[in-house]
Amino acid sequence: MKGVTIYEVARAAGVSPSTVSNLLNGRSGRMLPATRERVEAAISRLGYRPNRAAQQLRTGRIRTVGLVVPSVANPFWGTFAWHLEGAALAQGYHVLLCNSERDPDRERQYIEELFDDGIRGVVLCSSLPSLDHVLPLLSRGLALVAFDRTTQAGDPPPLVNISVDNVVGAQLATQHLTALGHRRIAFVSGSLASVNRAERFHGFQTAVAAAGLTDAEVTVWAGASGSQYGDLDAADLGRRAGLELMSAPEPPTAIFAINDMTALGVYAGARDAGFAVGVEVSVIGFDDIVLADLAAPPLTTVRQSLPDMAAAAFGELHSLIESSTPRPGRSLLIRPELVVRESTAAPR
Amino acid sequence: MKGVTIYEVARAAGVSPSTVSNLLNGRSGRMLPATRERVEAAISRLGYRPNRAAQQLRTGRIRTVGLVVPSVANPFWGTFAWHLEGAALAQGYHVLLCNSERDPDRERQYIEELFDDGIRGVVLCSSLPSLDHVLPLLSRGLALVAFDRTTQAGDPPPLVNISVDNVVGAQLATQHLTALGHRRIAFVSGSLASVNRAERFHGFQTAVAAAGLTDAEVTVWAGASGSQYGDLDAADLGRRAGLELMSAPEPPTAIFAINDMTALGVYAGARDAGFAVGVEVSVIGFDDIVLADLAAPPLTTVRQSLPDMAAAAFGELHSLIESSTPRPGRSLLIRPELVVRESTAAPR
DNA sequence: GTGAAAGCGCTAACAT
DNA sequence: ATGTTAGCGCTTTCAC
Repeated sequence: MKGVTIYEVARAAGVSPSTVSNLLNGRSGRMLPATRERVEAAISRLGYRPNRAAQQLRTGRIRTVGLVVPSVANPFWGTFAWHLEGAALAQGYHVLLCNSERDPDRERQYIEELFDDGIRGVVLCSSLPSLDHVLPLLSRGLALVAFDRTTQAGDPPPLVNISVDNVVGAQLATQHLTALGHRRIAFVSGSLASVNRAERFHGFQTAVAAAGLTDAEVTVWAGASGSQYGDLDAADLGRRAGLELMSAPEPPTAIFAINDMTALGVYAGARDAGFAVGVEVSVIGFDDIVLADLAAPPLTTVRQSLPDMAAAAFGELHSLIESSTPRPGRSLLIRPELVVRESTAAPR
Repeated sequence: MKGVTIYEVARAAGVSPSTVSNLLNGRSGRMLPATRERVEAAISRLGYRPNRAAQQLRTGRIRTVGLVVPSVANPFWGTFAWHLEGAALAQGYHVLLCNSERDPDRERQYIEELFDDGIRGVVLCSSLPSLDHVLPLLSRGLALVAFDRTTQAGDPPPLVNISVDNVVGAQLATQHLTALGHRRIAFVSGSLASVNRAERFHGFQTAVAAAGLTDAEVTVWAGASGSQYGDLDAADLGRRAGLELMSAPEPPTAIFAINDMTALGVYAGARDAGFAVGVEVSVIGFDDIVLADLAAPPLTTVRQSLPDMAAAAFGELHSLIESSTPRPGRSLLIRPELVVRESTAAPR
């Protein structure tokens, strides 16, 4: 029930604890090969494994990082978490998972608790405009990589932001629609209060203006005002939007959904209203989750490369943790890619 | 950069460290109200937060549990992880996330590392028939709840297993199909080597036999033998199965897929072969993931109540950790529920 | 009611 | 080349 300590190993090998510790910490050059072998033999014979709590208490280091996502129940975040965990594992790091439900209080509380746990590196997936709620921890030595969010003017200087280029992505999507000949276009989203959603909306607006569409031709469906939609409700919300939009006297011929889950909901809503997606109404999403290709019809969308982004996120965090010298903040914008499938076509 | 210690609080409050510790550990009854107030004031004034590593080293306790899932990128496991994290949080526990990719070596290695971290409670989502690879840790005091897997004869005695009742679920699904009048039925799965898949197959077989179907009427598509399918490939696999099955001279009129992701893949494969799902071929899944209801047509499936199962998993683990007295092992089988949607209909 | 002190397991000066 | 030792921050007996 109790673990083997370094002292027992030392005694079994006939050396001092420091020699064992030296070996364990890559300083085996300091001892005779024979000594080294004796210690190694003792370690494996006794099945010794270092106590991480003791190591952490002593050195202050811990090979665990925190990951705060809105909800892993959302396949997008699940996939991101999966890639991030893989990247962390490759460097011998573990990942502590936290679901914020996009609640700033919960975000802050979680990060504080991670800090209490001794964790000094966190990937925060938050699209909240302000990061003030985690500022105190930053000055206490927390390395933070913000994901899915571009740098804001009010951000603390040392912050690293990683995000897809939302503006370009939304423009790509919108241009695809206008190039197909669509003029009655709807934009569907929950609250636009998050940074990336605002950016996607901005990209949509510039592209729509560039195509010369009038305000009367463009509809913005941005959720029941005041209500709070979680990530899980994205599909429900899309469904409601799809139904409402397509039930109007002059329904849009194309719908740009803020993300794929919402787009899949729009599918259902449009069907509820009696419209065939990809034929009578075009739908485009954002993210390219696994299910986009499986949907009927396969969803045209804007792909974020999650493997690349997760690798970048952990890489930045890792170098932030390892190098003690403070670096200036930086913003990494990954270019998205339009993936044309069968949910978009020219209007009839 | 450095944290406030209990000594600084003690000095600021004019008391000894033990008094501060007593207060922190719910023994405030031992001191005068005035003392207590002074200490509390000092704590909040200094912003003191206990060092968890030191607490853990001293007490051996840690409020973190491990979660090993095949892959959080799979929405089913993502949703489970989400519910489990919520249940853990409600008791003040954190969750360390590990993706095993269904690799026994990786499972074992992860659990050993969790043990090194001081973690003494793990929810292991593994359908591997044998748990021998984690047996040594069990005798060293690890509390283990195995999820998605029923008790096997060779299991170590103290083990707690939680699973949906796969046999009943598969029978429910199959009976639904035969009651509709289907006789040419296919069963689609990757390798049948996991416990729960074997059970679902068993349920399918008994139901099929009870309905009086002949071997000639039943097709079993169980993946390319020898090949290893990960969770992410479930949809791809279903797609291949759907295409192959529906391209045969006498295609089945109904397909039972081992899980919803596979069923969604079957949708795509059947469409590739030119068949309309829900009309020309019925498809039924297992799990009831969020997307089941969103698919076109909405997927008829067997629902596992993930909220209930996650709550049960953490509850069992929690009581296993808290109570030092060993309990006998137990197996908890949660009854699934048939959810009839539009992907199944009478054969034409 | 409060405090002194030992020690959890480990690391890294600093001796030798 | 190897050993001695002083803590890291906390909890908890045991004294007072």
